[in-house]
Amino acid sequence: MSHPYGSFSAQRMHPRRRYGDTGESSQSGESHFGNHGRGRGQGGHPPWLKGKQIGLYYRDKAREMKQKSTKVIKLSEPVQVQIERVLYNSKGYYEKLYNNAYAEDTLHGTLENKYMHIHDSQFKRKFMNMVSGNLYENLDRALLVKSRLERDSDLDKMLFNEFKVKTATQEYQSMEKIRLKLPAHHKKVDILRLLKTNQVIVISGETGCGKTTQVAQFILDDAIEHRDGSVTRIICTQPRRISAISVAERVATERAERLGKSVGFHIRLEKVLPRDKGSIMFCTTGMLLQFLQGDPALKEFSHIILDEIHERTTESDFILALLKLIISKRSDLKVLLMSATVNRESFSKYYNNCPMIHIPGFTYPVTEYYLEDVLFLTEFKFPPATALPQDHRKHIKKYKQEQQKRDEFQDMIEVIDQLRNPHSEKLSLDLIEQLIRKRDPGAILVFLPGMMDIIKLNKIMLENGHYPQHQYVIYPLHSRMPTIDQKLIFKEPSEGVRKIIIATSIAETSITIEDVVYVIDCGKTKFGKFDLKKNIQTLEPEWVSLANAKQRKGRAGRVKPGICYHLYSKAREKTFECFPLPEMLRARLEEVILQIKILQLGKAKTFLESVISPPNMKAIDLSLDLLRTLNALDDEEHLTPLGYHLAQLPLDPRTGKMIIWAALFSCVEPVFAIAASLNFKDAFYCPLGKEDEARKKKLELNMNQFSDHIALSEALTRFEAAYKRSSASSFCRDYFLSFNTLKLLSEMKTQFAQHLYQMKFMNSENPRDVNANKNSKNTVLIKAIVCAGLYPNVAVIRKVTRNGTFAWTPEDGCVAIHPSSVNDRVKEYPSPYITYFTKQLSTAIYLHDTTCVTTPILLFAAPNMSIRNEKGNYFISLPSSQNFPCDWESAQLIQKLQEQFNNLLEYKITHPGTVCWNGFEGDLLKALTLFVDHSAIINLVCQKDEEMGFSESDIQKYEDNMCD
DNA sequence: GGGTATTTT
Repeated sequence: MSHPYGSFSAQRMHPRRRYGDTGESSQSGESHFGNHGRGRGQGGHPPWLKGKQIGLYYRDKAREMKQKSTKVIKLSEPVQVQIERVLYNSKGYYEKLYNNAYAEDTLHGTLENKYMHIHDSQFKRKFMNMVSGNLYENLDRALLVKSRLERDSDLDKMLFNEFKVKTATQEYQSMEKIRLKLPAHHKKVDILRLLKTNQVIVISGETGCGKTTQVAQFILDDAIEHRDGSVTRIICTQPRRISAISVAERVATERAERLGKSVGFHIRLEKVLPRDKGSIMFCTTGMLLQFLQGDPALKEFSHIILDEIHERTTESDFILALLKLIISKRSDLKVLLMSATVNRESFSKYYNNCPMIHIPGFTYPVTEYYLEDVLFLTEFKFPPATALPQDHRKHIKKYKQEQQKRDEFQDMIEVIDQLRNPHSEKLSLDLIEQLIRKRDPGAILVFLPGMMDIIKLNKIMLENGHYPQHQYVIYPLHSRMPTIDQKLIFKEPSEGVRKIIIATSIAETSITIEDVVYVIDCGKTKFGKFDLKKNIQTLEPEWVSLANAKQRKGRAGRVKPGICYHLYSKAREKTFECFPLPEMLRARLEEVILQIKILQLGKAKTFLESVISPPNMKAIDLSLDLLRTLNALDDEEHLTPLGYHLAQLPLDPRTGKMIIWAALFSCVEPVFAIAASLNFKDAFYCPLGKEDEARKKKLELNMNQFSDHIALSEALTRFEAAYKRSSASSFCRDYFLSFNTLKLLSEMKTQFAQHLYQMKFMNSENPRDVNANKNSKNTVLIKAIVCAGLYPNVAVIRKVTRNGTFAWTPEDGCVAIHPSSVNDRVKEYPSPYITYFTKQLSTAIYLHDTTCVTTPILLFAAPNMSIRNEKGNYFISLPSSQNFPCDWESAQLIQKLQEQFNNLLEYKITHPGTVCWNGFEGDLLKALTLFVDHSAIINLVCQKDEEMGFSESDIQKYEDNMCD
C-alpha cells in the first residue's frame, strides 16, 4: 500500500557513511552511455520536400521521437561542478558536528542512547521530557504548582459589591427581564443544586432554551454572591469560532458590560480575554485542546462547560475522554456537558451515569409534510421509470389496472405510483421548484446536498420566468459562495418580495436566518468519509440522519409557526440513522494521534479505545503507518524529533513539514500562504453565474506556473499589497476572492512565524523578515518544497480530453484533475508529473489542488531513491513509483546530494536553528536550489525504448494503466 | 465540468 506522506528521511541518517561507499549504486563503474548518439542527428529532410511539407516532416519526426525515444537525465555541467564541490566539502562535516557521539551499536538501545548524538541541550531536554513523560506524572507535577485561582478574600468582597451595584442598574435590569423569560431560568436552582453534589452533570435542551447563554452566568453569579468570585473561572467551549464570539458578546450584553470584564472569548487569532478571576471565557473546542498542552490539570479553571457535544466533533470527543482522566485528580473541578436532547444518555453513561437535567426548549410549532404529501399537493410527476427492470414495470402496470376502478382513490393511487418510481428517491430540482412556486408568503429555506444542485436550481428558477426580481430574491448559500460573507441574506426583504435561500447543510447549524417560515428538506447531504477498504477519502451524497432532519425542520419555526416539507417518504425515513456518524469514525486520525503524543497519553490505540465511540483499529493502524512513513513516530510509537516539531504546529503534518523546509530554505512567505490555504480553506469564491470569469482570474494568479499552489500564494501576496494601499476590497472583488478568508490566512502566516521562531527555525516572528525570504521569489523552489511536503502524492498525466484531464497514480490507477484546478485541460504541460494535496472520490476520483512538477523537483522531493542497473542502462527509482533512465555519474551525484540533504535535515531538526548561508549548509542548500531549476538536467533524447533496455514489462506497466 | 461542514498557545 503506498503512503500518501513523504518523509524527511526514511532511513536514519548515518553520519559515518562516506562519500562513495553507498551500497547498491556502486556495483558498476563502467560507462553506461556508449550508445547515446544513436537515434539522433539523422541529417536534414528529404530533398524533394518543399515549403510547408518540410515543416510537417519535422513535426512528424519530432512526434515520432517523442513517442519512441526516452529522455535520459544527465546533470548540466555547472550544476555537476557545484554538486561535486559541495559533496567534497561534506566529508566529515556532520561527524564533526556530532563529535562522533553517534555510534552504530546505539541504534536499538534506550532512548537516551538513541539520541546521544543530539548536543543541543535545550532541545534535547524538552524533547526527551516529551517522549518519556506521561499524563499522570504531569498532573501530579501540575498540581504542586500554585494556581491562579488562589482565594483572595478582598477580591471576593470587591466582586460581590461590584455585582450588587451592577444588578441595581436599569440597564442590567432591563436585560434581566428578557433573561427571566428563558426556559433555562426555571432550572437555575436545580442546576446549581445538582452541581453542588456532583462533579459532572449533563444538561440537555433544545434550541431556544437559553442554556448556552445562561448556564455559565448562573454559576458565576452564584459564586460571586457566595463570596467565591476569586476562585471561579469558567471556560465554555463552542464548536465554531463565530458562535464563541457571538455568545460571548450576547452574554456581555446581558450583564450590561463590554467584553473583557467578566466575559471574554478566545479563538485562534482573535481574543478579548476576561479578567483573571470571577469570569467566563468562551472559546473554541480546539482552543481548549491547546490550553491543555500548557495546563494539563486545567488548574486555570474551576468549571469546564462543553457545549454542543451532541455534534460529536473529534475535538469534543477527545476532550471528553481526556477530562475523565483529569477529574480523577481534580476533585474540585466541575464539568458540565451540554447537549441537545438527542443522545444525552450516552454522555451520562460515559461519565459513570452522572445526573442529567433537561431544559425544555421554545420554538414555534412546525408542521411536517413528507414526499407523499408533497406529491399530492403538487401533482408532480417524476420522469418515466425507464431504468426499472421489465418485470417490475409490468407489476406496476398490473397493480395500476386493478386499482383503476376505484376512482375515488385515484389521486392517492397516482401518488403511490409516483413513490414506486425509483426517481422518487433521487433529488428532483423540478419538484422543489414547483413546491417553491406554490407557497404562501414567507421566507423559504431549501436544503440541497451540494454546490452543483444549488447552481442548477438557481438556473432553473432564473430561466423559467416565474421568479421576477421585483417579487423574489434568491440567495445561494454555500461556504464557497460570496453570499456567505454578506449581511444581506439575514435582512428581511422589502415589502412584497419573497426571500428564497438555497443552501447546503451550512444552514443547519452554522448560519441562522431568523425569518424563515418554510423549509424544504431534500433529505440528502454530502458526507465526507474515509473508505478503509478502498483506502480513499470520499464525498458522496447520503440520506440525512433523524437528528439532521429535526434540525432542518426547526429552522422554520424561529419567529412564527412554520412548515417543513421533507422530500422523502415516511417509509424512507424509517431507514434513517438517528445521528450522523461521529467525526472520529470518519476522519483521518494523524492529527489526533499527534495530539495524544504531545499530551503524553500513551499508546494511540489504548487511548482511542477509551473515547466514547472508538475508531476502527484498522483506521488507527493506517494513520500510525503514515506517521511512521513521515518519520514523525518511531517503531515504538514514540515521537521522533521531527514528530515533536510537527505535533506542535497548528497544521496537518504534511503542511507542517512544508513550513519547516521553507524556513530552512528562506522562502517562508509563499510557503506559509500555501500551507495556510491548504489547511484552512482557499480564498477563491465560486461566484454564481460568473464561474468562467472567476476561473480566468485564478489562471491569471497562477502566472503560467501550472500550479494551484502558486495561485494561492500569489492571491495572498497581492491581497497583502492591496491591503497596504487600502484597496484590498476592490482587489478581492476583481479576483473573486474572500476578504475574510485572506485576512485570516494572512494572520496565520504570522502565527506560523511565531511558532517557527519559538522552535528557533526563524530569527524573527515576522513572516516578512528579509532573512527568512531570501528565496521567496524562486517559484521553482517553492514548488519543490510544496512537492516535498505532499510527496508521494504524485500523479502522472495521461490524457487530456474534452471531458477532463486524466492522470494515473499507482494506488488508484486512473484519476481526474478537478475542474477547479488551473491544471485541468491545459494544452501542453511542462511535465507529466502532478503533485496534489487532496484526492477525493465524489463523482470520480479527483485531485483538487495540484502543481505540475519537473523531474528535478520530483527527485528533490523524494526522501530516498535507488539506482537500478538493467542491461547496462541505469534508472533512478523513486518511492512514488517513477523510474528515470539516467546517466550513471549524474545519478550517483544526485543520490549523494540527497543523502547530504537528509543529513542536514536530521541535524537541523535535532539542533533547531536557521541556516548559515555562508558555510557548508548554505552551499548545500544553494546546490539543491540550483538542482531543482530547469537547467539542472539536460534531457538527452536518444535511444528508442528497446535500445534503452526498457523491458517489455516496464512499458506494459504503463500501458496497462492508461486511462479509458 | 464541479469541493457537506468545522477547527488549532
